[in-house]
Amino acid sequence: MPKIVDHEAQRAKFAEAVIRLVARDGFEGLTMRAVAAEAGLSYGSLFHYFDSKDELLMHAVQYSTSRQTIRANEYSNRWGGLKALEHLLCDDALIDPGTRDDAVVWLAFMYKAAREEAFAKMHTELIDGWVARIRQILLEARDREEIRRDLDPDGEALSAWAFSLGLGQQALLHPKTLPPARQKQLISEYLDKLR
Amino acid sequence: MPKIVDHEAQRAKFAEAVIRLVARDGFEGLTMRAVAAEAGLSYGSLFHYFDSKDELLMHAVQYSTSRQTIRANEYSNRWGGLKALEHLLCDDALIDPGTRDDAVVWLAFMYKAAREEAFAKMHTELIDGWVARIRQILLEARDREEIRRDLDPDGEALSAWAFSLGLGQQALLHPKTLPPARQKQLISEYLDKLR
Amino acid sequence: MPKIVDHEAQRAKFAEAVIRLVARDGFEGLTMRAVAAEAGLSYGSLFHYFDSKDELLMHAVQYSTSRQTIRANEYSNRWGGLKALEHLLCDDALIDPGTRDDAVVWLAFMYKAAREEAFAKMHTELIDGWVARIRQILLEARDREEIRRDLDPDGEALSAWAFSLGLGQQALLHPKTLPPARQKQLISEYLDKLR
Amino acid sequence: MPKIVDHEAQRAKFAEAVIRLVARDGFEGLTMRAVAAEAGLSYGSLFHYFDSKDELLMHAVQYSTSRQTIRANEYSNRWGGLKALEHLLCDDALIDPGTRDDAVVWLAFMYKAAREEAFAKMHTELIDGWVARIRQILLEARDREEIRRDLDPDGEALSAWAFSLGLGQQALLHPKTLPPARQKQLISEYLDKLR
DNA sequence: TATGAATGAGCGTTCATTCAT
DNA sequence: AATGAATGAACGCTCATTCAT
Repeated sequence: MPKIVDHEAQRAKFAEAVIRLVARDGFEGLTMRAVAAEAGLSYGSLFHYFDSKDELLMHAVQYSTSRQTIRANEYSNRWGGLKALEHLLCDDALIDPGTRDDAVVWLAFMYKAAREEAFAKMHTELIDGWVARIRQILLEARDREEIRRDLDPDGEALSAWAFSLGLGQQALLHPKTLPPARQKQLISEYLDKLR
Repeated sequence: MPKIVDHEAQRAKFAEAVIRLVARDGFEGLTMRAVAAEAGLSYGSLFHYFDSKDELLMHAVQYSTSRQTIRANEYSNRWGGLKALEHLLCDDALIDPGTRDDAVVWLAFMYKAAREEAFAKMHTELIDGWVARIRQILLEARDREEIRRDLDPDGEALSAWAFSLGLGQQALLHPKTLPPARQKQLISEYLDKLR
Repeated sequence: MPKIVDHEAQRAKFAEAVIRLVARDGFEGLTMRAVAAEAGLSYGSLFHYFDSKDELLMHAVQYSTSRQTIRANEYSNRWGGLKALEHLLCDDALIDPGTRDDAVVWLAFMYKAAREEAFAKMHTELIDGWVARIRQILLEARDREEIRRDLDPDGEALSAWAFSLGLGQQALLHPKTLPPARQKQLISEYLDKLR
Repeated sequence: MPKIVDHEAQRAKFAEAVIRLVARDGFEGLTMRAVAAEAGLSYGSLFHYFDSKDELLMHAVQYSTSRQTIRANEYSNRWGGLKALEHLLCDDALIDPGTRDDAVVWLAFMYKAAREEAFAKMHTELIDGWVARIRQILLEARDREEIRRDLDPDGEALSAWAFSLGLGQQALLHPKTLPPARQKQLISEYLDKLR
C-alpha cells in the first residue's frame, strides 16, 4: 500500500502558499522554489501535483475564486435585489487587510490574462459568470421596483462590474485615500443612482 | 572632443521602444537587449542613459502619460464641463487598436506599482493629478448646472475614474463584448446619471 | 504469506518495455517512470526488481541479445558454412521495420559501452562470443572449400563483423539509400570476395 | 569601441572544449557548465556564441569533420587511386590515442542523428560527401586498372565506408583486440580483395 | 511485496548588470 | 560616449532514488 495522502488537500496547501506569496512578494517573487518552501514541502513534490507553474497558478486562482463564489451565493440567498448586489460588489471591490491577498492575486491574474491564451480563457469564463450573476440580481431588483425600469440590464451589469473592479484596484494601490468605509460609501452611492 | 548627442532625444527613443515592446510582447518580453534592438541603438548605451531597468520603465511610463496629459488639456480647452469629462474618460477607458498599447503598458505599470515602492509613488502622483483634474471639471459642470448640486465632487471624481479604469481593463481583456462603441455608450450612460 | 510472483517474468516485462521505449523515444525518453508505465506495472516495483537504472539497462540488452543468439543457432544448424554466415550477418546488419528497434537499442548500448566500465565489459563479452561464432563458421566454410585457404580466420571474422556492424548503422540512419534488398546484396557481394 | 574579440576564435575554443569533454566524460558529462569551465570562459559567455546546446554540438561536429576533410584532400592530391583510398579509410577507421577523441564525438553524433532531425540532416550531408569522394577514388582506381572492372562503384563505395565505420567502432570499444597495426592490416586486406 | 509520494541535485536557458576597449 | 563581450545568480523543470505505509 502506498503512502496515503489526500491529493486535493496537498494541492490546496500549494494553492494557499501561492496566494500568500503573491500577496507578500508579488508575482516576481512567485518562484516554484518559494512556493514549495512556503507550503512546507519539498521542491520536487510540487511537480507531482502540478505539471507546470501555469497549472499551479490557474489552480490557485480557481481556489481563490471558489471561495468568493460561495460567499456570493450566500448573499443572494440571504438578501434579494439591490441589497444582495451591494454585498456582491463590496465583496469584489472592498479591499481590507483580510482580502488584500486575493486582490493582488486577481491583479496578477488579469495581467497574465492580457498576454496568455490559457489564462485569458479562464478569465473570460470567470467574468462571464460574474456578470451574468449581477444581471440576474438586477432583473430581480427591477421586478421589485428597486431600480428604474428603463435601465438596460446587460449594460448596467457590465458597468457595475467595471466600477467595482476599478474601485478595488484603486483601493489596492491607494489604501489611504480609499479606506474600506469610503469604498462602501461610493458603492452605495453608485447603486443609489440606479434607483 | 566628445560627440554631441541630444541626451533627451536618446532617452525618448528608448522610451518609445519600451512602449512598443510591452504592447507587443508583454512585460515578460521586455528585456534590455530587446529594448536596445527595438530602439535601433546599441545595447551598452542603454546603461549610459538609464542606471537600471526600473529607471527606464519609469521614464517610459512618464513619457506615455505626458502624451495623455496633453490630450486631456486639449479637451478641457475645447469643451467645458461634462463634455470635456466625457472625452477625458473615453481617453482613459476607450480601448481600440490604436490605444491598446498604452492600456497594456498601464496594466503592467499598475501591477508593478502594487509591489514596488518607487512605482507606487509614481503611480500615486499620476493618479492624484488625474483625479484632481476630473474633480475640477466636475466643479465646472456643477457651476454650469450640468450635474446635480448634491453630488460630492471628491467622491464622484474617484468613482468616475474607477469606472473608466475598470471599463478599460474589461475592454482590454474582452474586446468582443466591449467594442469601442459599447464602451462609449456605457460612459455616456454613466455620466447621464450625474445629471 | 508473501504473494507468489514469477520474479523473472516480471523482469522480462520491464526488459521488453525498455526495448520498446528506447526504439520509440530514444535513450533520452527512457525514464524509470516511462518504463513502469510502458510495462503496466507500478513505479515503485521497478526498484524491487532492479537496483538501479543501469542494472535495468544491462538486463534489457542481455534479454535482447539472447533472442538473437537463439536465431543464430538455428542458422548454424539448418545451413552450414557460408550460407549460415550470410544469414548471421544479415541478422546483425539488416535493418527493416521489424528489427529497427533492436538496432537502436544496440547503438544506444554501444554508446554507453564507450563510456562506462560495466557496459564495456558486457559489450566485450557479447562481441567476443559473436566474433568467435563467425570464426567457427569460417573454419567450417574453409573445410568445405567454400572460401580461399589462405584467408586468416581471425582477421576475416573481425572484418566480417565490422562490415555488418557498419552497414547496419548506415542502414539505420539512411534507410532510403540502403533498403533491405540493397543491404542483402552488399553482404552477398562481400562474402563472394572470400571465395 | 567595443572590446575586440575574434568571434570565430572564441567559437573554436568552445568547440575544442566540447571535443575534449565528450572524449573524456562522454555525452552525459557534456553540460554547458562543463564546456564553459573547460574552455576557460564564463558560463554566460557560452550563450553569446551559441543559442543552444544543439547549436554548439553541431558546430563542434563541423569543426571536427572539417579537419578530417582537409586531410582527405591531401591524400587525394599526394597519392592517387587505391593508395589514396587506403589513407582515407585509415583516417576514418584508425583509432589511436590521438584520434580517439574525434571517434567518440562521431559515435555520440551518430547516436544523436538517429533521434533528431537536425542532426540527421547534417549527418546525411557529411556521409553523402564522404561516400561520393570514395566513389570518385574508386573510379580513378578502375581507370588505373588497380581494381577489377566488374565492381559496382556505388555499392563498393558504400561497402568500403561501412567497413571502415564498423572497424573504427570496434577499435574504439576494443582497443586491445584491434591495435592500430591490426586495423591497418585489415583495411589493407579488405582493399586487396578489390584487385 | 507493492505502491506512489517525497526529495534535491542537476539540467539548459535567461538576463540585468559590469567591464574593457 | 559608445560598444558588445563577460559574468553568474536565478529560473522552471526533470528524474533517479529513497521512504513511509
